[in-house]
Amino acid sequence: MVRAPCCEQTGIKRGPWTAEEDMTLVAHIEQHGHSNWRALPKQAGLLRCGKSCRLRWINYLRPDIKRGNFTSEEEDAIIQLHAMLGNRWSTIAARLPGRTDNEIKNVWNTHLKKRLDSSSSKTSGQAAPKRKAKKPAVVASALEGPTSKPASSPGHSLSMSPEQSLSTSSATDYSMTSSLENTGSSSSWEEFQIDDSFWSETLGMSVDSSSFGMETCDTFSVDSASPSSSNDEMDFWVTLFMQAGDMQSLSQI
DNA sequence: AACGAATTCAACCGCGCGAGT
DNA sequence: CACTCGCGCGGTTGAATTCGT
Repeated sequence: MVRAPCCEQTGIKRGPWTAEEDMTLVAHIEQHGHSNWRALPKQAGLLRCGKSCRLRWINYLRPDIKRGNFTSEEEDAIIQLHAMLGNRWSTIAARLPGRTDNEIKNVWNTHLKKRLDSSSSKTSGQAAPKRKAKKPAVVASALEGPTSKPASSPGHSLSMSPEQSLSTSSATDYSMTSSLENTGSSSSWEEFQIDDSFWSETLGMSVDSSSFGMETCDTFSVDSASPSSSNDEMDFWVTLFMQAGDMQSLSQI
């Protein structure tokens, strides 16, 4: 079965979003929600495919998006979660409130992977040779841009101040990072490499969720928009991985 | 100042999965 | 049970931006 590409229709616009399109999309979603992405662009009067609208909303227009540079805590969390989960960006993103899978994926591919590569190549690694300090100008311009650049959607908390961002998410951030810190430390990410023994040990353990109390799930902020059971299930596994990580690092002490 | 190289990140593409019929 | 549809995910692309020479 060959499915026609969703954007095959003629007249469908592609490329960067304009401020007007952003506004239209945001206004429509605020008013009607986004129960049906495919129908949304037509209802909203946008010349975009539903997929594009969904991506724009999720990656940029959602009011709870936290923009700006990643903190070192967030980067550590990404590294450790990636070691446990692999390229499951959406799952990793669910652990980092306000961050999108796309953003995390980009950060991983552009910064973190290189950093890890270089730090693993030279064991007592200094940080990766950052070619240049992360340019705040990009973010700044993104938050100011009058053109199709981001943050041009007025009336939205896209341009949260760092303080605001922290205040809205610090609780979950820090509960998370603290639990991660318990697992060893940000510098020894190798401890989170999953080997076969880990799987056999972990899966061999009695999977009794009550033994974990699932209390760590409370420390994670599950994306409020997706309280699905699959998310709960993923929470469970992530929690399990976390706990196993704790055990591994403890056993190494 | 101008140019090319390097980097970043928003957006697109294709696939798999689950729900509905 | 088979099929269709829509959504979500991960990988990739390419324009814009920044830096070094």
